[in-house]
Amino acid sequence: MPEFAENYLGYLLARCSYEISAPFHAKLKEKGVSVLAWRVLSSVRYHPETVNKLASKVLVNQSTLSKALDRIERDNLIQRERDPEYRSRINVSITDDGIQLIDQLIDMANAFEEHSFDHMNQNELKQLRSLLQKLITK
Amino acid sequence: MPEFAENYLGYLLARCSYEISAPFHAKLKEKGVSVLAWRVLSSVRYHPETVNKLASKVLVNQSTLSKALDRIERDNLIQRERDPEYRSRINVSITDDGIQLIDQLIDMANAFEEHSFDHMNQNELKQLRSLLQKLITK
DNA sequence: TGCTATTATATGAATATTCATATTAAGTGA
DNA sequence: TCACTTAATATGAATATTCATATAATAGCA
Repeated sequence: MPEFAENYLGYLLARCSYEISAPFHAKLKEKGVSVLAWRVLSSVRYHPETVNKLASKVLVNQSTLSKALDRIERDNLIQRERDPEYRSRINVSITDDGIQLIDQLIDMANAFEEHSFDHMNQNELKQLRSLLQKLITK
Repeated sequence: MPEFAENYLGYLLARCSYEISAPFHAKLKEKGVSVLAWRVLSSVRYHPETVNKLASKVLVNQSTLSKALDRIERDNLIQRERDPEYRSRINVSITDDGIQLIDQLIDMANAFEEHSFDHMNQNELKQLRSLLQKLITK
């Protein structure tokens, strides 16, 4: 462990996030799906989102997202259209192909979640969740 | 919150990691220091590391790190030399300029850590740390 | 209504990351 | 010692991200 690992909660969080997601991300890569596409598709699975809201949800800046959306749209997984009521906004919505794909990925993700935390008991997981929630609700 | 946020601990971790580190990372950017340089320098502050070990510590793949090391070395913050005993390894060590910089950054990081968790009590933080530790030690 | 400021998204150029593979060194068995 | 395999790092080409700014729509106000 590097020195900052021992001292900084920020690093510990980064490491946990990285390690917990690594197996699933590897699986995504096998399928040729980027992490960003996964996050975007799961975000718009049940309702459209504007670009800016989406960017904050998927944890990238707007510019990065716009270009990722170009690719995801090119693959026919989402579509973009102007919000009819507020025409400077773009609504990102999922296509039929997108639904097909994301539903598979969600099953995969559930399977991973099911076994990623086998070494933790239910109470610990509940605690962890609630501490993490508290961490970001200031 | 997108759907996967509510359901997946993986996303919750990613979000926490992102949000907790955001203010410090913004400060690093102001100073013209990349997150990767920050992690590398703090990792080698007190002892050299080989490239591969460093890669796993700083959470990037080896190829990404090698190129980042080129830049950090160009800025005279680290130096690379072959391990004399095992000559296919490269030891990355910090320079005087690197020490100068990282010691400032560590002070900054400590200042951030000090106030990033004001809304959590000591017991909660201790619990969180230990749960996170457990999460990655399987 | 016209001007200016603000909000939302897109885009060009610069920079960083990734993938596959090259290079260099070490270990192993004939 | 010679070939072969494995380990450690570097590198070229393709891809993705970032920064600054452009474009487009809306809001506010004279």
